[in-house]
Amino acid sequence: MGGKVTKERILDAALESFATIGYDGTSLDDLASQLEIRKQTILYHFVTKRGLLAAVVERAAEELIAALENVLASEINGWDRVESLVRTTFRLALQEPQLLGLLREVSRPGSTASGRLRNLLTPLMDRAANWMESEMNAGRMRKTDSRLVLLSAYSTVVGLATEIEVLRAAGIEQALRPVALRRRELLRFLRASLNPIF
Amino acid sequence: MGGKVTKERILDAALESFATIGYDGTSLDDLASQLEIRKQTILYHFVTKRGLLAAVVERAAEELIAALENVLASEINGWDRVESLVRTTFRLALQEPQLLGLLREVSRPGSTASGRLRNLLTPLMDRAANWMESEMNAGRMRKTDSRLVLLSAYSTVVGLATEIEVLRAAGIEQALRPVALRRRELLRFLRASLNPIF
DNA sequence: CAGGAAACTTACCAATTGGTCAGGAAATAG
DNA sequence: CTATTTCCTGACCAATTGGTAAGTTTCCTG
Repeated sequence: MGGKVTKERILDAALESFATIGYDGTSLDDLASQLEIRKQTILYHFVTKRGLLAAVVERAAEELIAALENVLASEINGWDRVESLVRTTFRLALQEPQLLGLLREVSRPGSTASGRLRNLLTPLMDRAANWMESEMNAGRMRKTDSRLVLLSAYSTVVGLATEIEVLRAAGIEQALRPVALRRRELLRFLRASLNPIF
Repeated sequence: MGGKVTKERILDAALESFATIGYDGTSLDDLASQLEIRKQTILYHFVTKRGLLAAVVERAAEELIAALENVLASEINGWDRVESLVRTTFRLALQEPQLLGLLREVSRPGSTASGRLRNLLTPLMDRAANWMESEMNAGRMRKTDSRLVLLSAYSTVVGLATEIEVLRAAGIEQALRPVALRRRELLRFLRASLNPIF
């Protein structure tokens, strides 16, 4: 059970915990005993609690970026590319709802890692905005405030976390349909904002 | 500075704090010193920290319910009533974003007061669902799962909290336009779900 | 196999946490 | 004016918090 395994297990448990009961609600002692490990092991790997959060955020962002990168590397272009990105994001969100929970926890202004998150997402946003604007200039997209559209899309995705939890709290296990609905809404919104024809 | 004033001041500060840095992130000592009061005063009025949260939630729910009650008491009916309710909710949300922040904080499954919130909102939801179903039976609304539609609307509103914060974090002060956009989307969604003609 | 680094733990700590208890002002009732 | 209730505070506390220092064990490498 040696080597990198422990570090990864800690990250998994921390992600889960941060996403559900929050950063402040998570105690290192609880986390450790839950993993049948001593708290010092956690601190050995991540130095501080903030360090742990940073690492969790980093890994989550990497996963998200890797998934998106897949699409960005493909030959898909124009509106299909937007749609493909949205679908990929939603698929990931459903597969790993903790990612959303973490995102929500961390995009809170008072959050310990909100700055870190911004550093990770800003380049992604910049890239997306640049691409959109070049599409606009080429006449393949309607001219609008690309940042605003992106932020709207972003907050829709983060809002998913809330939605899934609300549905679950209301006893609706199968959150698939509402989520699919929301995706359709987002796509419609994007189409309306971006499609030069429609 | 005696009497009920202190209690109200505590509730105000607590709402603000819970909504921004969360329940766990709020310490009674900090809250007290911020109000230039001793922590014991808080505990005198609300007995425990949970009690304080419960009181904050209760007051916020009362405010929301009062605003909605205004519409419900009016003569407006059918689709107009739905639209009026949505507009009232959004207006309140913009006037007092802390209410949204609290809602979001508290609808988290691990939250200390999620049960309390459910107790407060369930009757409201039941009433709305009953009304919708009677409208459906009368043929004035299309037949769908009323609960699902309501929950979807609910999570849209809660998601507003995230959206406003994200926009603010991105340096977009004037969140009015995106919020209006979201309201339009919600109304369109509701119309599509409920209107028997469309 | 020796030795050092990496991984993990035991022991300990200062600070903060929510909360108790008893007492002092201040308003209110008799 | 006295008695009592309401409101607020100072002193104190056990438990938990994140974190430090100093080992011990495990593992890899020369």
